[in-house]
Amino acid sequence: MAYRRTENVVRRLAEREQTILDAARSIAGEEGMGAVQIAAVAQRADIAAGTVYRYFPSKNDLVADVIGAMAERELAAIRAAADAAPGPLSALAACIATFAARALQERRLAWAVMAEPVDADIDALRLDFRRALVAELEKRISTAVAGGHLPDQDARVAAPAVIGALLEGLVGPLAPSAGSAREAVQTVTLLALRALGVVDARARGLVAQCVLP
Amino acid sequence: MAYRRTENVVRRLAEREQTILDAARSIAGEEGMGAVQIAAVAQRADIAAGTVYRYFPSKNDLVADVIGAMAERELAAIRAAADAAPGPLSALAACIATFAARALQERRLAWAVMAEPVDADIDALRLDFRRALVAELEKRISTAVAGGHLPDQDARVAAPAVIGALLEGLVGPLAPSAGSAREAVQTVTLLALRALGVVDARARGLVAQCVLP
DNA sequence: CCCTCCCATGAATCATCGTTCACTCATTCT
DNA sequence: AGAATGAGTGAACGATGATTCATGGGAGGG
Repeated sequence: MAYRRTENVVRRLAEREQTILDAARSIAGEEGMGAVQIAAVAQRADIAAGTVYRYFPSKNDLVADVIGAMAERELAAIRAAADAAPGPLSALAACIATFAARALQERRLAWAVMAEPVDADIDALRLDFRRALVAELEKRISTAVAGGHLPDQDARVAAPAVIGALLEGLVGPLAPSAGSAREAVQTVTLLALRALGVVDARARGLVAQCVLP
Repeated sequence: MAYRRTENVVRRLAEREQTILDAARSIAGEEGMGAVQIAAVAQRADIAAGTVYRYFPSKNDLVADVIGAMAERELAAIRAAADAAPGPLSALAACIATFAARALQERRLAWAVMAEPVDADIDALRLDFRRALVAELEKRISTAVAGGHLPDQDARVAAPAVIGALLEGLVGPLAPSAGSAREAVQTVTLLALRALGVVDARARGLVAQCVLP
């Protein structure tokens, strides 16, 4: 009879897979995507390099899983925050502030996953993540425009521009690292809302109402 | 008597160095930074790989020169446009629109030089370029704020955020490629000015006044 | 015209990583 | 207990790409 996986073994395998994923993610968050190398991941996970390949067919698959998991988490958080808001403009503000706050919380990782050098295959996957983010934002912008809460504009340009502003203003290498996180998030959120055509005073009000972690 | 470089030889050497730089730049502009490899550059310049090393001590030095030259050109163009403007707000608008227009004109190259995967050593140089850009913008923003033309804000955050918005909205992989360049530039410039706190109507006026190439 | 210098060449070398595989060892089944 | 299975290992391999170097050839000096 064929060898059958014990309860115990199944759990151990799953744990190890998670350990490998965690190792990859923590390296990305500490030293950037470039440092996510099989040897390094294996070392951090306390296993041999070859073992990684018993869990992931290739390095790209491993990195893809890291990015995919993060994408899922972030998108869910953003959607939840937006859906809980009372109106289209509040939803937009919540969307932006949530993304900003969460990105800032894991600053290095956010940058690594969203904007750092990677192999072309991985880049495609990362693009999917960004595309999904942009699509989410675009939807909220279009809704607000349709409802007359924002001046008429091309959401196809505005959405990626806002994402760019948030990333560069908060987590990019040129963003100031000092200062309160809360304040930084409010600053860029305000900036983004104004960019979309919300007048200063109203934008400040929306930002103040946002529930920030 | 010792060998002495003839007029003619000196010129030929200078020309060849320029040819190599041009080859590197054109490859970066067509296929991205990753495609800038010694072999490829040499082939495009119609010389042997080893010859490149008679002109540049390393690949990084070559790439650094490409980036440095571009940085110098772009900064000069932006400064000129801003200095020619009548007031602080016009200068800001000119700054932004000029950067946007020039980046869009050489879209792929701009992305390659400002945001694409490179070796860590190069990344430092690229950061210098971005830092200079941000500093320029920051200066203009601060001036406008001091003059009461913009609401009080942290230019240290706003400046990189604006650069990010321009890059992502115009030349990033998610920016829509179709449509008139002029219109795209105006759209993101408007977005950026509003982000800084210029009210919609006034921002539209400023954008309309900008001299676009 | 001949002798030096350099410049140019491109095959060979070196370094870096992802990936493989022959082998060891723990676990499962009879 | 003994055989069978499959997880774990890590040195070796292969691909890619930067850098070097022994050698050939053309230009400057006498």
